[in-house]
Amino acid sequence: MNTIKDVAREAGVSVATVSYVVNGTKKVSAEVEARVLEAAQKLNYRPNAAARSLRKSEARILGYELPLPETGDISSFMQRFAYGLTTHAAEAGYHIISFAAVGEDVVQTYRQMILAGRVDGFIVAGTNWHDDRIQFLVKQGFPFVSFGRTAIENPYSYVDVDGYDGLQQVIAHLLELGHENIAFVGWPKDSFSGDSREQGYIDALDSVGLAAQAVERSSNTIEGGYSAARKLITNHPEITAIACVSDVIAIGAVRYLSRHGYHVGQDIVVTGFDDIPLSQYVTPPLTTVTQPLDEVVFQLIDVLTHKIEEDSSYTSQTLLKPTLVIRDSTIGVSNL
Amino acid sequence: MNTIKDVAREAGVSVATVSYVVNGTKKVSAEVEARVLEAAQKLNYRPNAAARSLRKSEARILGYELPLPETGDISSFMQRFAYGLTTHAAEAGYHIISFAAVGEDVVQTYRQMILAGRVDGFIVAGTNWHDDRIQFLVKQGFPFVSFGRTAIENPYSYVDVDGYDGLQQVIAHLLELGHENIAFVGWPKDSFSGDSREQGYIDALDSVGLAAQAVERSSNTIEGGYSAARKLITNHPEITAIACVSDVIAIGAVRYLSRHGYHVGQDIVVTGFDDIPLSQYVTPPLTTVTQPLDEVVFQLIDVLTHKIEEDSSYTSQTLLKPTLVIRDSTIGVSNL
DNA sequence: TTGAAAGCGGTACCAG
DNA sequence: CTGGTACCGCTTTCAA
Repeated sequence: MNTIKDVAREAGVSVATVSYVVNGTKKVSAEVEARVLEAAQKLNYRPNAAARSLRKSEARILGYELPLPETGDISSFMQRFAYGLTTHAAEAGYHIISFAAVGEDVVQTYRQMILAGRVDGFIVAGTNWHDDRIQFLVKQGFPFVSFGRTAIENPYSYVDVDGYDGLQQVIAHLLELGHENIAFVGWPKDSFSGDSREQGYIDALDSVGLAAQAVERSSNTIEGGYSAARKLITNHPEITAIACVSDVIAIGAVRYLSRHGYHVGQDIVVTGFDDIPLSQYVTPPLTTVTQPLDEVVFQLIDVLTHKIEEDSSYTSQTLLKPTLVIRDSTIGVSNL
Repeated sequence: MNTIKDVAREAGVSVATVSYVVNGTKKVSAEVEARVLEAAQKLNYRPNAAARSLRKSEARILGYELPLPETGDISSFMQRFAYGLTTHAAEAGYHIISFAAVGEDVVQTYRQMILAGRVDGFIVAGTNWHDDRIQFLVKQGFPFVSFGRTAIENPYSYVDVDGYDGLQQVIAHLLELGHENIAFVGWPKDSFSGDSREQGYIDALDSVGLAAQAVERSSNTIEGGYSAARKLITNHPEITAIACVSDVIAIGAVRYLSRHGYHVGQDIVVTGFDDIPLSQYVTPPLTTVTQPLDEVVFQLIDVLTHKIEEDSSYTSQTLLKPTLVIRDSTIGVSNL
């Protein structure tokens, strides 16, 4: 591994000069520049990251806490999310260090990475209402952006997808199809995104004078959706549509209905949310709502790097609109 | 951010002494040690990672190239893989830097990270027959372990799951159930793991005097499995079992068969490989082969850290046995 | 336009 | 057992 000294010697200049041309930080005569470049090339020179970090007090690394993979997870959204983060970060000149929050004190992991100067900022995903990590980072004044909102008052930067709007779109679609008895399957009451999707459902019905009387809750599993559908059908036989908070739950609901003689898409319709890969392969393919993943990731990195490099007080709150994807589960013509 | 100097001042000792107690590298009197620890605690001290890296020429970071998420990917294996890597790496005192190989020259990314001293080693996944990355790393003599084998001759460390053995188990199970006309759906001929699973199928049949005459190939998609099943049924109406190289393909095959009047698990049986979460939710649940993910990840980190810390010439090649998981797609009783 | 040298925060050798 | 200090590789100020 050649150092800046080797390059300087090879090019017959000082280390300062090499630094200038490598970083483009100072004007250097064309002739000298060429010589340095050639020497650097020849010696396969790359500035040592640690030395540079130490000197400039910047790691050029972003921290990202991997969400705990849920057993039976059928999505792959977070995988694409992580991939998108790394590619966009790379374009901005950053690497991503991923870490897993160990047991007890999640915040402790964040604190140590900050104290060690390991990272210049964090991307925080999987936020919950009163997110400890966000409270901590806000208090520390350490750069971060979250994917998803929380109930925390202090201003901080986030990028989120408007689940409220997503469900408004879903309900508008169902109303247009003539449905009036529309049920909803939500998550347990604890997540910001779950609750705002539900609110979108409630308000959309309310705005046309319909009531949201049939609501079930379920964990984000196929089994959960299955039994939620059972309860709805049993307790509210009048319903003709079930809007679900997620595709996974919707798939469970469709399964229950199909097994019990309903032709989903005709007798009764079902919608999901997320547009997971599987949603187009189930029978019938699922009407759902898709999140602008690439835009989310781009914004996340853009906001964070701006905060780090330009203006540490920069705060940006972005709400992106999701898109309704209509498939056979709401407009099924024939369901074999 | 307090430095070692601050701690030294606070404790009334030299920086050397602080370093000794923080790292436990030299004996220090109990009284001094206590004082230093207290000061460090009080000042919230954490050694600066860059400074330490620079001095010790070690990054305590491992590089991991994220596989490109395939559209329509239904698994989530690689997500759990990445999570497992991070947690095990953390236990060994390493962070994981993930990166995505940009377009043209994949190897270039590896080279630059090495030259910059960013990482102490690599975990290479998604290997192919003549993997450029592995050839490069072997030539460089840079520490790495791969998940998966290749055709490369030079010795290098890997951890892999024995797909050959997995298919032997599958076929043994099918033979036991009385099947004699067993087809196989493989991947296009290019992956080591695909080919060795296929060889397991061939040899298992061969060893009992049966021929492997019905083989189709398909990309790793549901659609691929669907049409592969169609071809098999059309060209080889005598078959009573289809062993697939992956769950995704198996799910496609099951779908074709179910749609065409077959009761999978009774009229005809199907097996997969990987035990993706979805495989237990399809109808009928899939008999498949599960990989010892946690053991894989543990070995990977263990071998790599050993190579980095103890003995750079250490080479270890581990082949782990997968486990057959029997579900209704081979022993279905009722397939409502 | 170029270079000498200080210093980022640690580690570890060597002396006491 | 404790401490002074050189040095890891780079950036950047200041002077020439």
